[in-house]
Amino acid sequence: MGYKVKSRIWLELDGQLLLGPGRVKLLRAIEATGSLSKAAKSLDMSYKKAWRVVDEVNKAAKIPVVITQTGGKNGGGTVLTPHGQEVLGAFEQINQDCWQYLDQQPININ
Amino acid sequence: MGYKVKSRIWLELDGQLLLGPGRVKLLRAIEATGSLSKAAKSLDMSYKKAWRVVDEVNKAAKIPVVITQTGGKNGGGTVLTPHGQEVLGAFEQINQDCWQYLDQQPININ
DNA sequence: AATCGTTATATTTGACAAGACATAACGCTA
DNA sequence: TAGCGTTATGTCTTGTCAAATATAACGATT
Repeated sequence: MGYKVKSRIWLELDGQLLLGPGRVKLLRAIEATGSLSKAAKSLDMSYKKAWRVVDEVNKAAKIPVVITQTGGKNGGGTVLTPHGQEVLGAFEQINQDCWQYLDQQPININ
Repeated sequence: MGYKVKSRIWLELDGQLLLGPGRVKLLRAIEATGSLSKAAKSLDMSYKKAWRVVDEVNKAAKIPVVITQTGGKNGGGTVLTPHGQEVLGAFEQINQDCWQYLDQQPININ
């Protein structure tokens, strides 16, 4: 197999973590299910951890990324905002570009 | 300040971790001091953790990266091999390139 | 053989993160 | 107003990893 370079990127806003791979994964699951609890379950993650992640994302973002509604029709739910879609898309684009870039770098070891 | 993408890369050999930022930092300190215990102290790291890191690096590498000598003149010591120098140099080069690449990527968020 | 500074390694302790569990709050619906 | 499914949050336990502590092994030097 030989050498391979791997990477992990994250997006900061004003010096603090906004999005990393784990957060993106959860947010995509929220997008797919419309519910924080269902998203957590689908990722085999505790609800509390998922809630904490969403809370941290919302605190780090200046424009809301997700909106949670408690109570109401079907008990509530959680949805991505258009801005959230945009930020997630930008992250995934850059992440993919970074992987591609690293894959085509020569590894200079004899 | 706005958005900034940060990254962390690591180098795998045959699917297992060989070098990451922390390992490289320790190995450079070993290079500078010629001693595992001095390197650990200079990084404010416990000797045991440093020893474990070196042990893992040596197990992951097929060609030795560091050589430890126990006992003998001055009690022993730890030095990088030429191959170790080469691998560290390659890692740092790719890491720097990756940072530069990410810094010049446009972040597409309104 | 005694000393010295280093590497090697086991055992215990402690700190922090994660998880389990319980329960409250919310607001539509019937 | 009672019920439902969801979000919100506190508390306690557990698991994991790092740190602290202690000690052995090593081999040149004297």
